[in-house]
Amino acid sequence: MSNTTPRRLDDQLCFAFYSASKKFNHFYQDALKPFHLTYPQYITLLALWETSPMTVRELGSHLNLDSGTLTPLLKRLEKQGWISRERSDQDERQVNVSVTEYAVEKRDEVYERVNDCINLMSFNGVDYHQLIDQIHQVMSELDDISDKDLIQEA
Amino acid sequence: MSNTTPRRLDDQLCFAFYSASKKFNHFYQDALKPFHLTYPQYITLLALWETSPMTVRELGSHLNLDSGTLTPLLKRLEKQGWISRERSDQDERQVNVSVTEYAVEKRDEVYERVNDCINLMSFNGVDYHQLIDQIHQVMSELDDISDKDLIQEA
DNA sequence: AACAATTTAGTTGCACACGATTTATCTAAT
DNA sequence: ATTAGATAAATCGTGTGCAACTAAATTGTT
Repeated sequence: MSNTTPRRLDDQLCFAFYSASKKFNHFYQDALKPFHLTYPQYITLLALWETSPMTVRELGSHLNLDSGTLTPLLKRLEKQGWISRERSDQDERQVNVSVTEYAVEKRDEVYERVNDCINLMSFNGVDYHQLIDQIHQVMSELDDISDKDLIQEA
Repeated sequence: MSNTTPRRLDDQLCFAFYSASKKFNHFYQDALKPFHLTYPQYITLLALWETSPMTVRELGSHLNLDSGTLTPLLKRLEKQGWISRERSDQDERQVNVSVTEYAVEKRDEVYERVNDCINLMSFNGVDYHQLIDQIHQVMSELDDISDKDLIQEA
């Protein structure tokens, strides 16, 4: 017997992630306004502040973004002076992305601003680590599903 | 003393929501492929299957989307035969959005497909209701923050 | 009645996000 | 050495998402 009742709860979970992601995005947009950075630009810089240089491919595997998204985003970051891009000498297919001196100098200022804003939250009644773990668990199950047959049939 | 260490965990929480939302989006994209529906189009139909007609404004307040996003989305749904749009007689500013006969007929089929795909997940070790509650709690705190001064200063 | 303020959709512009394709480069097998 | 296959980034097309603005209609106040 097939169940044609809408799985509200599951839809709610997806919708909760969808809504929370948008809210966080908006929150970071405000927090980062002094630096004219969007959230995707910010996490790109976060990754590069940890490891620089990285190829577009490496960056993309950290952030789960492909070159179709990253290339224009990186061009904007470059134009604003945060990063530089140059073809690798060893392998001319690759482009090495590095943080600039300017980005290195601004790093702590950006960190502080984000910290100040996030510290406005109390996470009342939220077990932070457990929440992250459960999100990771859900993501891991979503990854497993994408290999299955049902989801493959167009 | 200001803390200039990056709040990795906080970044991880936002990044977790960001990544999970994208993964769910991809999951629904696959599940809904037979109907040529995107996830935002799907939740729009979900809302309308519950209550139809609704004005663009009402729909937007349910989905947290403004007319800049909804108008083109609704035009696509209309072109594909899922919904119809017509100006209200009582108030010509408003546009009433309704599901079509086609959408009503297809509803159970869509529900079943989504259910079948979601049932592939086990939610192992995930306390579903607690997870939802905690996400709502985080969202509620984000809403509170947006009223505060710090976040306002451009 | 007249008109200022408000409300509703629509429009525009910009920035993702991603599938699909293209171009250039590199690698491997002969 | 040559060339088929693989790989990296860029490009293109479509669909959100949202801020800012516009146009039209309604409401409230006098």
